[in-house]
Amino acid sequence: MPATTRDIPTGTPAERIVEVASDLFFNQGYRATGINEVISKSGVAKATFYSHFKSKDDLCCEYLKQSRHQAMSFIEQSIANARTPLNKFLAPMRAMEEMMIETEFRGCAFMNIASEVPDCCSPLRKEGVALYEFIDDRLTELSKALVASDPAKYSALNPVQLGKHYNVIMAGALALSEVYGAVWPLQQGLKTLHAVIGESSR
Amino acid sequence: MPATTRDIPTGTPAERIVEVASDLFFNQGYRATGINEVISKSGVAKATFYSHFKSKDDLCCEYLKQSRHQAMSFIEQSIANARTPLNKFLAPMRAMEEMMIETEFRGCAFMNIASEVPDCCSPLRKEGVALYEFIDDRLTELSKALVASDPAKYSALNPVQLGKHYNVIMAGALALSEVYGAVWPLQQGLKTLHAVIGESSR
DNA sequence: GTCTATACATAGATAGAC
DNA sequence: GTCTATCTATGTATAGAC
Repeated sequence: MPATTRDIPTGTPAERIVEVASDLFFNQGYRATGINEVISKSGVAKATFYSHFKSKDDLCCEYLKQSRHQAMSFIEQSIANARTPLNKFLAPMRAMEEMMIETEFRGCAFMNIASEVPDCCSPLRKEGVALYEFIDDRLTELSKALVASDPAKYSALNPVQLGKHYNVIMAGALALSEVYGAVWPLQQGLKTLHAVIGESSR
Repeated sequence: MPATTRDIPTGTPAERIVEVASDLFFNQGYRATGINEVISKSGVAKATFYSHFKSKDDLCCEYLKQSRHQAMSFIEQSIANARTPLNKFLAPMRAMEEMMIETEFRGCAFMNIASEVPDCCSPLRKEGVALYEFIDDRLTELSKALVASDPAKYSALNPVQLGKHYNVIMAGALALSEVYGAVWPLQQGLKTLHAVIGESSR
């Protein structure tokens, strides 16, 4: 029986390092993870690591950059998989629910980094801001499409405001889900979202 | 000119330790703060510290316990200072806005700890759950009082659901405020709250 | 690229003299 | 309670031989 691809370190040393670091930084926390652990689990030599990354912070930046792009793709995919304007609107929130279960309620990588790195000016904080600006834009687009799909029904809604409401609600659901270590805040957030657009369960 | 009380270490050694640790754990982060720094800034000897607390985690539990009680008092005070049911309802959210500015956007101590301590079973995580359960209860009471104050106006609202919407919205505003290092998410959260209760700026 | 060795600082925690 | 000294582990990062 041949070894599966999972047993063989994939890609270049740099890719393996980022892959391992992403897992550890996200699941254990950034400061709780020593660079030695990243190095040994990547199967690279210490000098090799420092030839690719000039510091632990540098590696963390790469981790966050890749995580942001994955998060954006994840959101886009969830929207693409939905059909009606209402379902597309609800898609990101619904997708978060599944993701939180898979990631065992570790919440948002960028909120977590903000907790560990108080300095707002740190490069480690910039990816988080960039992601949430993307989310804000995308949710606003979804809100506009939703309102436009049935102007009479949603006449009371301001699409731009709705997008911002959505952003706050999703962030709150994620944060509470992490605090409680439970999925119900995501389901609650979905109800809150319904309430804002004037659907049932208000 | 006599020394102010601020220049003199106040209270017992144990009180000073917790006071210093609370500042450092909250503002720098828990893992980023070494126990040696806590000890030296408390003006106590190392052996004295370990005679009062059996470990750093033990000290952190005390910090979180006291922070929870302070948070609960802070919320109660904000409510007590407001007069009408609507203003009492909005009071906690408004108070958070001021607090975030004062704490320089370090967000919620319990969300931050959840980021740093992934293990949901850790004693360090219990105070956060306890606080948010208190908040959930309190916001539900405020919601009931609001609806009862004008049943006709708020006939569409389910008070219990409204309390839970509120919790999600406030958590989201806090979390985003920390990520952005800005106050506007709290103001946005207030708008979202207004939208949910059917007031203007929806 | 690999390996080992090593610097140097700091972590959390303890022991013993006073 | 105080003080200093120390233990052991781990942290990040670098150097040099292969």
